[in-house]
Amino acid sequence: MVVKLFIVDDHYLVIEGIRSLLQVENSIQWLGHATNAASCLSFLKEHQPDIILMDISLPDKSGIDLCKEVKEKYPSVFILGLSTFNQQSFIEKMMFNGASGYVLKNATREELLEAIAVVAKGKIYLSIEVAQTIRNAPGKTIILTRREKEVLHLIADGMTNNMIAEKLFISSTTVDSHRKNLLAKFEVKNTASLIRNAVEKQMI
Amino acid sequence: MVVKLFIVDDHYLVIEGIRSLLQVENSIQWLGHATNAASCLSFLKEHQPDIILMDISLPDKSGIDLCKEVKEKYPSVFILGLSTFNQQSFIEKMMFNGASGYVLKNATREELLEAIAVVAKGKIYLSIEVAQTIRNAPGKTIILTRREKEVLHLIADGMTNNMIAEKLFISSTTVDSHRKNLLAKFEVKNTASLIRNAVEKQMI
DNA sequence: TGAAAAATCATGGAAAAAGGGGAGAGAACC
DNA sequence: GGTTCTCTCCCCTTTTTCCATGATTTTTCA
Repeated sequence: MVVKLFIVDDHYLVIEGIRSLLQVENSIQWLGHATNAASCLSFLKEHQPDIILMDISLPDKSGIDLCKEVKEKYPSVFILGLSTFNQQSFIEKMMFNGASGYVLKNATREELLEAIAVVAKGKIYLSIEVAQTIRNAPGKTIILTRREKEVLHLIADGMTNNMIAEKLFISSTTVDSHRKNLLAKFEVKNTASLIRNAVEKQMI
Repeated sequence: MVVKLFIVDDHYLVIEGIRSLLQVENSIQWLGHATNAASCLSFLKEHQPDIILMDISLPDKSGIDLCKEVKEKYPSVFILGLSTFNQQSFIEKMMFNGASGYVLKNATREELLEAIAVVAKGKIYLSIEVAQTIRNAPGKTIILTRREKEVLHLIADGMTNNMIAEKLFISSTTVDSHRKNLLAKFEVKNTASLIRNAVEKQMI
């Protein structure tokens, strides 16, 4: 069985690297590449890859969103996340949006081939490092409400409760409530920790 | 003239990509690669590349530090920074440490070849995007003192002035002074902005 | 060795955030 | 139709941060 492969990555060098690695594999058919989400979607209108290697950071939209969109439109395509970042939040979101696996860009040729083989069968592949990351990070995906996200962003922009209240046309005591909820959800005691956590979890 | 090239990058796919791209170039001789700083340094004890392509993020030490070390020991080697991140702080530090250029990993084959050619002549190469980034970011590299760095880290860890004072065996008013200096240096008005900026500038 | 930078400490007051508790209206979910 | 979630608002107290201003002692390094 030949696996039809497509790749979306805005890093030309990575595309070239993968292509060069896979060229000699008879079991893999290289369909082509895209360097952004838009051209990936337009490619899919006319072609049907078995597997898409998908980078997280794309210029027009995130690989996480693209993953969701592609899986909705073409549920039979398997998506293998590809990223420099071994970060719990990314991995979780990607898998949540229907990816079949996640491989780091420092993977070896063997790892990549194994990942493709596993995913092509419809199974899930996570490299050892990735699996460890998920295990170590006690799956705490912090879920914020719409208002909490807004307030969090404004706090990160350096605004005080009063300023935020004016901006959102609500009372400053309400802002304070949201702020307290944010501290509670992040399990921290002050703004410094809140912002630090939020930035590291890519929520800002 | 043939350029002897060596590459340090922990991303195997990128190494493979560059190798595949440069293979056909007669003017470039591929000396090999390293996936960490240590093996790069040991390679340099026995070989003399003309140009080193150097990633910023390496497992054992940062490319920024490695760049400095290599230029101190082997001043005649030209270093071309290579990174996913088009970030002012990285670029500045890399150039400050003696790099001859900085290329992003989404560079095309042509850009990469041009960069190598320019740098091989001893000139400086910055890709258009990189040059713009530096221009847009008004070259503000924030320089902190030893104590300020310490205090910044402890603030980011969620500690209050009193806690920091105890930890560092100094008065809490002193901590407050450092804190004020931090706010001034970062040109912000509160802790939220301070932490946000510091994290984004990779200072935490 | 002398100037500049850094680290230390202080006072007093204003502003903001944190901690604790309570409560009502409306939407959303079983 | 009741429960839970979200958003809204309020009270009070304590703690922490921010602002202004100033000063002394070390360190650094040219």
